[in-house]
Amino acid sequence: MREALVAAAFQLFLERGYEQTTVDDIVALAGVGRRSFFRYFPSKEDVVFPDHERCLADMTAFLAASGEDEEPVRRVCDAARLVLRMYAENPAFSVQRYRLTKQVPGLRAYELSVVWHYERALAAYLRGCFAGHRDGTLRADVIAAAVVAAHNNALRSWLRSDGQGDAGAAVDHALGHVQAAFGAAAAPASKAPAGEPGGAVGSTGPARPTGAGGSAGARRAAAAAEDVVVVVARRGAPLWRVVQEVETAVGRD
Amino acid sequence: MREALVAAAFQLFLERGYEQTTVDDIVALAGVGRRSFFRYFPSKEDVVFPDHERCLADMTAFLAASGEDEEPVRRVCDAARLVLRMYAENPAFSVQRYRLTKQVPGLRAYELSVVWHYERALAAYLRGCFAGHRDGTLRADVIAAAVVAAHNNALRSWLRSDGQGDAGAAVDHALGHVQAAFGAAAAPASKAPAGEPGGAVGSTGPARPTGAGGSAGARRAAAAAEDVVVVVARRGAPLWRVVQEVETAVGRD
DNA sequence: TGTCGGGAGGGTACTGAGTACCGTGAGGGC
DNA sequence: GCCCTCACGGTACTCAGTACCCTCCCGACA
Repeated sequence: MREALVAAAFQLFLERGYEQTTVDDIVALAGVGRRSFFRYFPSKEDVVFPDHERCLADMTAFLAASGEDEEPVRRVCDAARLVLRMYAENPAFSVQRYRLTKQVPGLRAYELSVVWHYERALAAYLRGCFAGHRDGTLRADVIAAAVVAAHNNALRSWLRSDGQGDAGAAVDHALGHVQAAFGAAAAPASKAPAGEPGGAVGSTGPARPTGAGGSAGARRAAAAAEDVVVVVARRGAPLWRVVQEVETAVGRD
Repeated sequence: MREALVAAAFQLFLERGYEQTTVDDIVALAGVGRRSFFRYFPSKEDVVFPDHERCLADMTAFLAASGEDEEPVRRVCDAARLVLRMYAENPAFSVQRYRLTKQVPGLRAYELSVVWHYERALAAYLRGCFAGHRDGTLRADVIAAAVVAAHNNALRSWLRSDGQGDAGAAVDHALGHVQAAFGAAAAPASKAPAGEPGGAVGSTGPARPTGAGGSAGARRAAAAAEDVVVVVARRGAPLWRVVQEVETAVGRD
């Protein structure tokens, strides 16, 4: 019944457009009563995202099943990959839906609320992880937003290419950036591709001046022993340059 | 006319709730025709965010007026502060609206699309700045999302406190985290409050172990001479812990 | 076997947002 | 005085979503 309604709805949406299709049209094609449509889908928009509820539940369960010693940022990145998997399970459907939501403002707005629920689930988990920490909720909200943005960036680029290419690799790459900026790069051998962000902290050769910073920038001085990286920064240097130097020192660029 | 409609609408929304108020009720109280309501507000939701269009235009203009040598992340943070200023101009109204949007799902969804427009404006600017860079659009999208999330975190906390306290300082603090993670903290003297992230890098006394990190974390070893800070991190430590250590070393906690 | 109860599906009528179309009246230039 | 424009108002319509009630099927049970 759900499937019949979804199939009928998408057929008509593609034929004549979302707004030009009424609920009566859908139920007429599916051969069911109008009342039944709203039994299965609380609104006309919901029929476009039939698997969202289940996926959100899966994500919530996944996060709830996290162990105490999980690395939080890594965990939410893995949770985001669950969403990608749902999209990748049915590329043709996902691409059709993408085109639809791109050009119908009402659906775009609805999709925002869908994404918002995912983001809040991630943020709630992170808030729990960071409870008691200074600025824990701030950090949780920012990381959740960054993870969602990175995921969506890769996902949409994959959808724009009609589902060609490796969506999983693209999302891994995008999430790697977030992990590099905010989180741990645990299990370096198994996950991070060579030369990608998200790798482990390591040491490089002796100091080479960065040039770009000029007189105001931070200056990486040395990366000496085999298991440590030493960064010497000038007092007064912007913090982001220090971070940039750390990244440079460990070979991220 | 706009003002009359907004005033009438909010009076009724507060008296009997948003969904219990029809557009006919609003126009009857305002003493105008129903048709005029939709002339000024394309939908019932729009009357709740009467200044959003102007603010979005202001932000777009602000970003378009950026110079070539602006630091992009700093610039989008300043753009976000424009939004805060709009909220802070009328605290009572903003708090009322916050309570309304918090409890009416339809308004919450609408607010998401409002926020989304701001985020896309920021992202578009950053995409321009990062054009040609590797993963430029990804970086732009993630930073825009992080800026919006930080801004909203501080804004909502201020709204929850009924507009008490210094909203500007809270947002500066939140945006400081984003700048620390992604961008520059230029002009250290003029902007960053003492003890907040986003300020200049400074030195502290000798090493004091952080405890929280445990065996897996990075370890700040020394902050020695008067104009440098030396951070020693264990190879394999998560980068975000290193950054946390840098922040700790320069006296941010 | 007859009957009862409950749940899935369906039909009807209503509310309310948003739109199309047209009427009207007040200013403003020629 | 005439015409043009435009803000405002009124009427009627479409359609999403809801409330209420009906029917039919199916298993339980006397």
